[in-house]
Amino acid sequence: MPSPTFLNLPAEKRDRIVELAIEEFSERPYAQASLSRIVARAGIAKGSIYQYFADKLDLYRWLVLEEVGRRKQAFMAPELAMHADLRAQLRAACLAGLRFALGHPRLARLAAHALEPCAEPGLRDLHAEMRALGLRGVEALLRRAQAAGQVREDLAPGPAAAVLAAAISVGMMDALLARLGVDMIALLADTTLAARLAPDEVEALVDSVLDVLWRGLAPPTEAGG
Amino acid sequence: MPSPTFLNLPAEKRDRIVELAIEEFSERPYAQASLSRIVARAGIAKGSIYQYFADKLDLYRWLVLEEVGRRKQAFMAPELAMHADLRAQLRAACLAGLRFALGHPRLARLAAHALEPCAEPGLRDLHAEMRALGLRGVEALLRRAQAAGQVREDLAPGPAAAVLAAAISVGMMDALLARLGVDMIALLADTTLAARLAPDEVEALVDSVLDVLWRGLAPPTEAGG
Amino acid sequence: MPSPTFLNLPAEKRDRIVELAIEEFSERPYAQASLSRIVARAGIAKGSIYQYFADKLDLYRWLVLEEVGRRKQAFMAPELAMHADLRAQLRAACLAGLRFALGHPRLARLAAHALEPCAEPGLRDLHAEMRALGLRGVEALLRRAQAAGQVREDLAPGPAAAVLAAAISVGMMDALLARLGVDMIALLADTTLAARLAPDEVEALVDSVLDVLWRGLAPPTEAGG
Amino acid sequence: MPSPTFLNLPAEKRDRIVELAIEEFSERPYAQASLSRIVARAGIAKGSIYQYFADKLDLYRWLVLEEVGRRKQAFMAPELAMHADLRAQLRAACLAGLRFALGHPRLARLAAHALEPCAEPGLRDLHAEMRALGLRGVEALLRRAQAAGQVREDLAPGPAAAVLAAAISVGMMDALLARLGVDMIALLADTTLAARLAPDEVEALVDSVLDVLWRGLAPPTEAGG
DNA sequence: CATGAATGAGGTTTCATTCAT
DNA sequence: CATGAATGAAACCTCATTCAT
Repeated sequence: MPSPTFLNLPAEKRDRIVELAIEEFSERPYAQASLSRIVARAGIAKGSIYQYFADKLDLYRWLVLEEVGRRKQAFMAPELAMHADLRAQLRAACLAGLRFALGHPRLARLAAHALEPCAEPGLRDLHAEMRALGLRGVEALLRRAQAAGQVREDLAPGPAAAVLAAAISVGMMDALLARLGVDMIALLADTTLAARLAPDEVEALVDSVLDVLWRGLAPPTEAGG
Repeated sequence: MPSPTFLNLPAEKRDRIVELAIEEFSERPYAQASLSRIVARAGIAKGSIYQYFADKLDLYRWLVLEEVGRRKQAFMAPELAMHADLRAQLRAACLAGLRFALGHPRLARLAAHALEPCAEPGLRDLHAEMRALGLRGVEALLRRAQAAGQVREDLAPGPAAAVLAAAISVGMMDALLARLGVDMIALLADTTLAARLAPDEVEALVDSVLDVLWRGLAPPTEAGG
Repeated sequence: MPSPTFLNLPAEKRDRIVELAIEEFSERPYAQASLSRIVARAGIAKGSIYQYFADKLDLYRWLVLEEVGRRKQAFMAPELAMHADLRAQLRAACLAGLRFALGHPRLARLAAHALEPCAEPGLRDLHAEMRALGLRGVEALLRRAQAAGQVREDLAPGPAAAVLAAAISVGMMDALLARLGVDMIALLADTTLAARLAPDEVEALVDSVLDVLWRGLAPPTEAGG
Repeated sequence: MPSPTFLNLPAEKRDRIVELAIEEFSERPYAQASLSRIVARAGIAKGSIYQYFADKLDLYRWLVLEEVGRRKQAFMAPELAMHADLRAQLRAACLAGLRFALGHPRLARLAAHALEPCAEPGLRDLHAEMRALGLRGVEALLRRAQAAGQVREDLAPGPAAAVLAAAISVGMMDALLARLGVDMIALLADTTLAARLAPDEVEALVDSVLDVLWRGLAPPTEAGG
C-alpha cells in the first residue's frame, strides 16, 4: 500500500511515478523490472520510492490490485449499463474489455502478468488471488443468469466459468492479435496498431467470439450432442 | 541444444539435472529462474552447466522445444487413436492433455510458460512461434471438421480457434485447479494432489468443459442466438 | 565520464580511487586490469565503482582522455614557453616530457598504453584516435618548421613525423630505462628510482636523443649520403 | 618449452596448432587469449594442450621467444646478405622487416605485443627480456659501425640505439599504416591490404625513414647545430 | 520528508587447469 | 598418450535496500 506521503504528493509528480511504474512492470517480468530505472526516469531520489512504498513488491501489488483495477473500472463502467439479458451484458463487457486492451495495452498486459502462477513467495499469493477473483466473478454471473433462465439449466457453473473466463480473456486477445497479424510485444510497442481496427471490426470480433460461446461448435442437427 | 557431453552423462545424473531445471523453470518466469540455484541443488559446479548448454537461454529453449514436446508426445500418442468424430477426437485429446497435466504438472506448466508473451530478444520468437503453432493446429482441425459437416457452417474458424484453444488449455487447467481447490504452485509441489481425482472425475471434468464448447451457454429455446 | 556522485566525493577518497585505478590500468593491458582489484584495494564495495563510472570502459576512457591529459598539461605547460627555433622547442618539449615521465611514470605509462593497437570494440577507436592525434601534431610541427627553413627542404614530412614521434616517445623512454638499468614495471613500483637521475643527467639524455634526430647517424663526410 | 610429445607430433597437426595459437595470441592481449578457443578450433582435446606445454604462459613464451623469432629469421636471412656498408645493411634489414610485417602481420603483431610492459608475474620477465634483446642488438651494431668509421664518432651509442630501434620498429610501422591509411587492426583483418603497396613504394618508404635517421632533420647549413 | 551514496548479495559467464579413464 | 568432463575462482555487472544528512 502506498504511504500517505505518496497520496499527498502533487498530482503531477504522483502520476508521473505511477505511469513510469506501469511502463516498467508491463514491459518486463517482475524480477527484471527495476526500481532504479523507474526512479531514474521519474527524476526522483532512490530513497524516495521507499518513502512511498514499503518495497518493490508493495509497489507492484498496489499497481496490480488497485491502480489497474481502478482504471479499468473507470474505463469500462460507462460502457456497462445494465442489460437485462446476459448475452447483451456479456457483449457489452467483452466490447469494453477489448476497447480497454486496445486503448491501454500496458494496463491490460500488467493485468495479464498478474495471472501467471509464480512460486516466488510474495508473488504467489497475489497471483493466486487475482486468478480466483476473476473466476469467482464469472461464476457468480453465470449462476445468476442460470437462475434467471438465461443460461441452460444443465450447465456446470464451475467448469463453464473457467471456459468462459479463459475464452474472453486469453481467447479474445489471441483472436485480436491474429486479426492484427502481430504479437503482443508489437502491440505494446506500437501505439498506432490499435487504431488500425475500425470500431465495427472490433464489434465483429467480439461477436465472433461470443457466438462460439453462446451457441457452441456443434451443428444444429447435432445440438443435442 | 545440449552438448554431446550432456547427452553422454550417466542417465541418473543427467536426469537429475533435467528434473531440477524443469523444476526451476516451471516455477518461475525465465528472468527469475536461476542457473545458480539449479547447479546448487544438483550439487555440480557452476561451470559444469556451461559444458552442457551454451547458456541460460539455450537450456530453456531446449527444455521447452524438445524435452517437453518429446515427453508430452510420448505420453499422449497412445491415447490419441483416430476418431472419425470431431467431438470424440476433441474429447480424447482433452482427456490425454488433462491426464498429462495431472501426471506431469511441471512439464505442463513449462509448456504454458512458453505461451506467455515476452520481450526478451531470444524468447520473443520462441514464444510467438509456440503460440502460432498451437492456434494454427486448432484452426486447421476446425476447418476440416467444418468441411466434414461436424461443425456448424456459419462459424468463423479464426476466432473460434482462439476460443477453443484458450478453453481447452487455460480454461481446462483453471477448471481442474478449482476442482482440486488448490493453486498451480501447490499442484507442482505436491505430487499426491493429482491422485485425489478419480479417473471418472477426470472424465467428468473434461466432459463439462467440452459440453460448454460443444453446445454453448444458451438455453435450447434461444439456440438461434 | 564520471558521475556527479564521483565528482562530489570527498577529495581524499576520490583521489585514492583515481590513484588505484591509474595503478591498475598502468600496470596491465586493459583486458588484464580488474575492477575487482581496484575496489578491493580501495576498500569500497564492488557496486560503488558503478555509481562512479558506467562500466570498466568508461573508467578507462576517462582516465586516458581526461585525467592523464589534464595532469600532463598541468605539468608541462609552464615548461613550454615558445621558442622561435624548432630545435630549442623540441628540446623543451622532450625535457618536459621526460621530467613528466620521471615524476609521474604511471600517467606516462597509461598514456603510452593508449597508443597500443587494440581490437576491443570500444578501445579501438580511442587508441586509433590518440595515435593519429600525436602523429598529426608532429607532422604539422615539421611542416611549419620546414616552411621556416629550420628543417631541411628535401625531408618527407609524413615518414619523418613517424620517426620523430616514435623516437621521442618510445625511443626516449627506452633510453631512460636503459640509463637507469631497470624495466618499466620497476620504474612504476619504485618512486625513488627517478630521483637517481640528476637534473643535468636528464638534460644530457634528452640532448643525446635529439642529437641523433637532428644530425643523423652519418659521419660528416658522408652527410650527403 | 614444448614437450617432446609436441615436437614428435605429425607435422601437419603440430603446425595447425601453432598456426591457431599465433592467430589467437596475435588478435587478443594475453589475458583475453583463450586456450579453450585454440583447442576447439584445432579439434584436439582440452587436456592435450597440457601434454604439449606446461601452461598458457609456457605456450605464449615459446611462441614469442622461439617460434616468431625462428620464422622471422627464416624470412629475413636470405635478404640480409652482408653489406660492408652500415647504411646498406640497415636498408636491407628495414626492407626485410617491412616485407615481413606486410607478409606476416600476425607474427609482427605478436612480436610487438611482447614488447609491452606488464606487471603480471610471468609476463614481466618475458617482455623485459624481449625489449633488452632488441636494444642490445642494435647497440652492438652501432658500436661496430662506429668502430669502422661508418657512424660519426661523437654519437652516444646507448641513446642512439634506443632512437634507432624505436624508429625502425614503431616509427616504420606507423609510417606504413599512415601510408596505407588504415590502422593496425584493419591490417590484421584484411590480408589484401598489404598487396596494395607496390614493391617500389615499399622501398621508397624505407628510404624515407632511413633518410631521416641517416642525415637527421637539420638543414645543411645548420648541420653543425 | 527528500536525498543519494554505500552496500553486498546475487546473477551469468569464461577459462585455465586437473585427473580419471 | 589422448581424452574431455569436472571444477571453482574470478570476471563484470545489476539492483533492492539502508541510512546518515
